[in-house]
Amino acid sequence: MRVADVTIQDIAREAGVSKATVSRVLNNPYIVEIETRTRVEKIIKKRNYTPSASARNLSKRMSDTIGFVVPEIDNPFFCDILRAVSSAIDDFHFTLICCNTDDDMEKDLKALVMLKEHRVRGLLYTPAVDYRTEEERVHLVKILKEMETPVVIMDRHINIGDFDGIYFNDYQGMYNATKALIQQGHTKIAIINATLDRVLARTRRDGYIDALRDSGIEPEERYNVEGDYRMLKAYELSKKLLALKDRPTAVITCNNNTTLGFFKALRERNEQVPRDIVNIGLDMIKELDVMGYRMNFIERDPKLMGQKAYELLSRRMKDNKKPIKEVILDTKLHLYDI
Amino acid sequence: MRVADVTIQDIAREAGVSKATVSRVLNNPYIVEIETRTRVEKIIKKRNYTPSASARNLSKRMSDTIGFVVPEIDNPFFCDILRAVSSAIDDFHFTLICCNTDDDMEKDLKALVMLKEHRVRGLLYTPAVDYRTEEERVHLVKILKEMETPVVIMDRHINIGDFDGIYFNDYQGMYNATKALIQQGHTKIAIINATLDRVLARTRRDGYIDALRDSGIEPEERYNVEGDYRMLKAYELSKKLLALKDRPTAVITCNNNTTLGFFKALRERNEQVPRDIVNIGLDMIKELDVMGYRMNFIERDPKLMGQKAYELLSRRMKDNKKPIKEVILDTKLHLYDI
DNA sequence: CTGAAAGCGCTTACAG
DNA sequence: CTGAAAGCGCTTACAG
Repeated sequence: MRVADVTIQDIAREAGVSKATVSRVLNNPYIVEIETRTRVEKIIKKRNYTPSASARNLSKRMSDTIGFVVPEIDNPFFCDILRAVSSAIDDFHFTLICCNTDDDMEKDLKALVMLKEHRVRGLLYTPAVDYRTEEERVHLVKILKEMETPVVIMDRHINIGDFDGIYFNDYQGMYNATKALIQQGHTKIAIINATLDRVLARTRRDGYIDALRDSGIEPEERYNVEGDYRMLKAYELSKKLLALKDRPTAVITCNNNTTLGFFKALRERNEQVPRDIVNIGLDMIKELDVMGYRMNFIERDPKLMGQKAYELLSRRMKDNKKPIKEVILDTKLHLYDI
Repeated sequence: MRVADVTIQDIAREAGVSKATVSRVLNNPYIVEIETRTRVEKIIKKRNYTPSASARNLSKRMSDTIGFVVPEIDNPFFCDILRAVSSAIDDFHFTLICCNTDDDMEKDLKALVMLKEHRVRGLLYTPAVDYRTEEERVHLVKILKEMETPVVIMDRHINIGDFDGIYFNDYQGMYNATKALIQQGHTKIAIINATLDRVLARTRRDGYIDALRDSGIEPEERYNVEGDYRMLKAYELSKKLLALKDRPTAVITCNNNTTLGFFKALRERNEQVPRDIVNIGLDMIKELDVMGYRMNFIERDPKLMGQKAYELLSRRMKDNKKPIKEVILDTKLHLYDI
């Protein structure tokens, strides 16, 4: 394939030293005599020698790659996480392998196997699905354990135990948002969520329901709708919700795309927030904020999540004995008009 | 490091065959006798053996990775490209190494060196900067050539020749947009661009200026402003532009973030498009579209770019002798109210 | 159809 | 401070 990769052997020969010495110049220059070292370095530069990562990794029994697995790489939420992780790995000290799983279990597992083949040094992982059956969970944990590498679970707490993780406090966010609406006199509050096979959907619903009950309001089934966190589905659900006879006066939307779907449905009816109905969305939508669209939202900071995720991973890479650590990031409620 | 990776040797021993046979079962199962094959396969499964990518790559003198280098991974434009590339690589057939360079030459070069170490099988590359000096260009081309791997340049045509590439027809897009404004009677048309050390800024300016001149309008210096394609800078430039005594009646904004910066400045003045001033932006802004904000824009389809980029790469991986191919994707003008 | 052996390009004890 | 040698975990002609 490659015509003429220059190898460590070539450099050694040309410099009149052994491969071991060239290797030392590369990895541990100060143990090599200055004169030898500079001679070798000059030849490395001249021949434009670039060591082979495969050979190095194989020989060191240690890879230089980190796996990054997310379900939706083109969602600004995950983009921002990716960006923060990229920045945290300064100078390409590690190599980032990026996998998109489309919320698909099969792709998720394939990605993990691929990363296992690469013997990744660490894994930043947002599970594509919840792995709810016992069999699925056992299988997943087995794969993760067998990777024998630090793992940090991001955003979706699927309760497989024994792994570091970083999450937002979605429960509290939803609880506070719902409470705030109630305090403003709303009693008919809807939630556009996702189906409850997703842990985040369950958590968010719990926060919502608990807040209602704590205020003596019994949650109503028809105000509790479940999509898939994508815009199209949220849009369709919103249309139905808005067409109810006894419709809600406030709607909580459970992620950025859901909020957009809701707004789209609203617009088609020539209605507006907060004039015709009140909304609190989960996640800021930067573009709308810039436009002066003062939406109410529960803020989660994905860049912070990316940064902290990498910190957790580093910590674990340094010391595998430390106790499991789960970081819960607070959300913040931004209210303009409810 | 790793406690007990099971290797091909372990499988071979347990199956009572040679490593070569296990290797064949893995790579070329049908040349192995059915009985042997199934026995080996069973043990592979039982021991959960996962071959080492480093060892495989080293031995095959061929990597299974593809490099992806972009300047701004958290810009929806590049996110969409990444997503499309991910999808095009079906089933993780290749492993995607992802690098963000922040429009920084140093990071760009470091990324390339890192990818060279990994002996990537192909490279999808949007240069961080233009590499304008002869010295820089020679250096860059040297690095790219020495990677000895198919390269597809994306989006930024920096004229280093000899590489496949995929670009949008930004010139035509700008030309058409400017012409459309002129046809509506606008003569004072501004452009918020980036500094001309960027090829895309030059291309876009050319389209704009040529359209003006073709209509007998002499471009005015003060209507031609240059930022960095980020929102903050665009916002500041927009404020100045809008405050001019003899200000333009139409403004072309040269990427998504620039458009947002312009809108922000406009909003602060309590002005609106198209009532107070007309705008045509480059790139759709999905969130605004959903909100029914009928902005005028020059559409570029980043998903298409990602998909085609990967097609070009595949083509080149299959046959290194084919002539250089540059694909220019058309843009499409969407006008609602100018 | 299968195995023994060489080789991929490195690193790292070990010995000097 | 340096080199010879073994080894990392695979693949692949070669021979049978």
